[in-house]
Amino acid sequence: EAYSHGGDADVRANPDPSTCLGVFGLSLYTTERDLREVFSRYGPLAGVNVVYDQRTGRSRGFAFVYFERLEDSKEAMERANGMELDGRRIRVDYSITKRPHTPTPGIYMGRPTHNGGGGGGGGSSRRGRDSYYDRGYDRYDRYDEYDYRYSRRRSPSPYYSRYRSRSRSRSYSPRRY
DNA sequence: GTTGAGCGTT
Repeated sequence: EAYSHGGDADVRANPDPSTCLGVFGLSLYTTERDLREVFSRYGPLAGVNVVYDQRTGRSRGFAFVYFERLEDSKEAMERANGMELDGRRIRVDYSITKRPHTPTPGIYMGRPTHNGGGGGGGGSSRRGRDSYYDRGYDRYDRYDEYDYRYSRRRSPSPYYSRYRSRSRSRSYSPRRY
């Protein structure tokens, strides 16, 4: 009964244990590699994802760390929370969200702007928050529920041509001395 | 090295 009604505030204060940890309060200069080094102490990782600002390309100061095993993520959560990293005291918690938001679904999700007339241009009927489509496709975050590690490509994606596997060249920046 | 708090659409 303690937190069963699923209110947002409760979920935030008390996220369920998960293999996905949110790491907050990072230095802008902490990289995914750094986080890997730290968090892989507690067990094998499935992924690390620093969130970058889309405009500036810089870190937004938080990240998500995916563990393979729940027991490891639990330990990491407890041991790494409050740890100092790159001069910052970081906060580690089970992530509320599991995955980045689903990109544009490809179909229009907004409310029909049907105003019966021709002038549909202005459209400034959006008061207050002007977040993405009024966050209209948050409903697609149900994808978050499923663990991508278990996903298999069941049908060949048109975006992956088997003839693409030639340019394997990674762009590792060579060290300059 | 532009803080703070911040749960993600490269």
